[in-house]
Amino acid sequence: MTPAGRPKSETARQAVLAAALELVVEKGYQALTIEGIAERAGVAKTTIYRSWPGKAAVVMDAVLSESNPRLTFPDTGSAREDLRLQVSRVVRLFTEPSFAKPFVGLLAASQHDETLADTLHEWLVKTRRAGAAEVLRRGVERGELRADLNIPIAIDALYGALYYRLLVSHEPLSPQYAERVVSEVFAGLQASKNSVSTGASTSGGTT
Amino acid sequence: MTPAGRPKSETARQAVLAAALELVVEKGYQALTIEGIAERAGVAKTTIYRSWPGKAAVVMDAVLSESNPRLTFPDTGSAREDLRLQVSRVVRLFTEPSFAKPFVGLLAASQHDETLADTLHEWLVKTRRAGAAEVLRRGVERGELRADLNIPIAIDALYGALYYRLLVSHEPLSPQYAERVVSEVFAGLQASKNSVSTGASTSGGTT
Amino acid sequence: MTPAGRPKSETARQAVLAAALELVVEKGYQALTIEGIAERAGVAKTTIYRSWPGKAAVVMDAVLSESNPRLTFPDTGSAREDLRLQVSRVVRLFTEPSFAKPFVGLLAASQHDETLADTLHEWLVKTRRAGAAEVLRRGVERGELRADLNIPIAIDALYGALYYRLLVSHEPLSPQYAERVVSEVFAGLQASKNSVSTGASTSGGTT
Amino acid sequence: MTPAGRPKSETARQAVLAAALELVVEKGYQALTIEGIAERAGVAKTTIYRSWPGKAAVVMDAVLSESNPRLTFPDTGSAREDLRLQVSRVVRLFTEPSFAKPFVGLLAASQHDETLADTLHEWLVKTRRAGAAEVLRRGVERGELRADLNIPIAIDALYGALYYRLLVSHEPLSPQYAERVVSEVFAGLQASKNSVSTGASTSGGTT
DNA sequence: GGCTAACCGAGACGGTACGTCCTGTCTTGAG
DNA sequence: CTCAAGACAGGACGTACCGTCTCGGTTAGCC
Repeated sequence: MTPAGRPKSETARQAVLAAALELVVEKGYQALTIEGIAERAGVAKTTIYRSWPGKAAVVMDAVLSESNPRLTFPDTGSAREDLRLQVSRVVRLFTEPSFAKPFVGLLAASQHDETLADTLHEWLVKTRRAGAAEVLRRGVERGELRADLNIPIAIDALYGALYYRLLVSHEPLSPQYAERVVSEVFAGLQASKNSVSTGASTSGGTT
Repeated sequence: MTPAGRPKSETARQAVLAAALELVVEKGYQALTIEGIAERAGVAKTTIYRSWPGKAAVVMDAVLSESNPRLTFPDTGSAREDLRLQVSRVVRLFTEPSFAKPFVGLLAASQHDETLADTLHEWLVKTRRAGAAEVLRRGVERGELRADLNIPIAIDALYGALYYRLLVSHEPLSPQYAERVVSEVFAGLQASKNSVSTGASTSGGTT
Repeated sequence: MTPAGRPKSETARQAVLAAALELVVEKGYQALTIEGIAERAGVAKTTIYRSWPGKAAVVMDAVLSESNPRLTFPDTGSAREDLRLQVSRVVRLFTEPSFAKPFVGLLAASQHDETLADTLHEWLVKTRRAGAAEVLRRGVERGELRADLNIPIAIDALYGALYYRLLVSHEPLSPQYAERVVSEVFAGLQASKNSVSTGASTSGGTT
Repeated sequence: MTPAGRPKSETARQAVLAAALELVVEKGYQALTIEGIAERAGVAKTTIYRSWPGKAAVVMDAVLSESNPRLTFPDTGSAREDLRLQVSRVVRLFTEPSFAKPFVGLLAASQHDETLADTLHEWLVKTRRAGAAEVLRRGVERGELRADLNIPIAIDALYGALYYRLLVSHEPLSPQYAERVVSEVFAGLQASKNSVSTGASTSGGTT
């Protein structure tokens, strides 16, 4: 009843994922090729196609197995501190080429591959948004954050700033930038008597 | 000294740009092909390569000549109103397939094409950021906005939210969304006695 | 000393041969595939490779077990009648798709596979040539045929005509054709009454 | 009105045909590969596919341009002599590897490729049969050959013997063989009062 | 009003990678 | 030790586009 048959080689799997990551970092996602991965991994092309439908799936697999455990949310009792920590972690990840290069490649590819977009969203976006939403909810409950806060939009603004730098302006991300984004979004734009400066630096370096 | 000879055909140029736009909308940027454009436009491949270095340049050219005039910044005397208007315009543009499809394609392509990234930034990002910065600067001067506002980061948050929806979460953009983003970013996150309700609804539909 | 283990499955063998024959007739020898046979026979590829070195061997096996008994030589007392009967049988065999298709495929394959050519010759050509030679020898002994007949060459001419139709001209074979070939080869080309065998002079000794 | 466009490169064509012939002779028709030809010829695979539908067509083209002019029929006034000369030429051609190897390969391939079979027949069989038929017809007119000769079958027997050796028995062909085939077919099998035995041995070497 | 040079369409060229198919070998687990 | 199942390395397939390169045939614009 059981299908039996030779089991897929874990060795081959590892070799493929490692080769894919190496090549993305070396040459970029666009220049990545199934044939290139196969050669580098010392594996037949067919072996790759047997396990993954295309290079996007390979890279996805490679990225997920390396990065997913690193983005848990803290719970320090302060929403602001929680966000600061989490945003810092994301920035750190976006800063490492071994994550950023494949990730940006996948985001680019997902613009014309709905399946990839869905998978990417499911694995790399959704859970983090849920974590952030939970942090904000706790903040509202504690009275730390505005009661009428539109949480999804707040998250869009916070994370949107990071993605904007990563994908659109290509300006460098830094730990300081993480701090400042949280500060500014916390404070809002409008002048307000009691809107005590939260200690965020006034110095407007964009980094 | 004078070159004599036949000038480039404006007819051909128009046909190429039109064909490129049509095809991007129909099939997507990724599926766009120089050969496809040539065929649709009734033009030789050579003619395209003579005027543009690749499909990115063609699409860029096509998009710019259609969209650039539509994004001037208003000056109503109220920073909030100015932003609201401008963000609405961007959202409207992002909503039209004839702009969004090629634009997203170009952004995706720019992730592995630095030249394209630079050009894109120069033409489609820089001037709008300058306009937004000017609006915020006026708001600060008028005392309407926080004096210690970090303007570039505020812009990242505002526009980042829009790009985030466009490129990452792929949730639909709408005029209402534009309003809410401006509201939330204006108000900031933290609870504050004087943080006068900006009138933004608490009901946080994400649309 | 006892072999132990499980004996080869006769069931599997039959299934493979049957499947091979079916597929050759349906799709042709060239389109025949070990994988195809395995699937049709409900058998693993390994099982086939364990018993045969390749598709040629399988088809050979299948063909031999069906056709070999059908080509015995008669001995009616008349060489002409013996040949006529035997040639008719060969024609009939060449006319049945279930023999002709695999046979022609094997002949084609044997052009680039010496082992196959040898086996094929051994099993499907040699014994029939021996039979034909015997018939002719008897005819010569009886005085029914020319005393200086070059038997191998006579056989080449007789059977060559059949193979020529089968492999080269692809004109249809028929019982009538069999009769006529025998008639013509018997009669020779030259006008008969005064026909001094002029050819005998050219054929010197054995080469 | 004329399509213009860059004309096909005669250089490339020659290189492809030469490479194909070389490789057939070296490795055999079966082992011939479009990729192999492309590499040997220093040409892109696509260039080959642009001009020929497959390796059969390439080899065909190569063989025809080399061998066709060599097989004209003589007219000496004697049918027997004409046939002897022509059969000798065919034997000589079948003996040269640079013709025999590709030719046999094509014949093998034509067993499962009707288009190829037709083309092959058209170019390499039909005209020679026509020539032979003409020779025989003249012989009949002159009274040199039997009046009731079945010409197509006589040709089948004559040429069939050659093809039989080439494709089936794989026994070597030789000029002497050509002579003997003509002799035997001329003489016929049956004993005849006037068919004086010249004393030549009946045991013909099979060579 | 004729020259003439650059432009045009067409399409062949050397390449690269695609995703598929089949080869013959191997590795399992069940019988 | 055999079997069904199926993964493995490898090789070739025929296709789609790439960007470059000839070709004739057509237009301008200046003589």
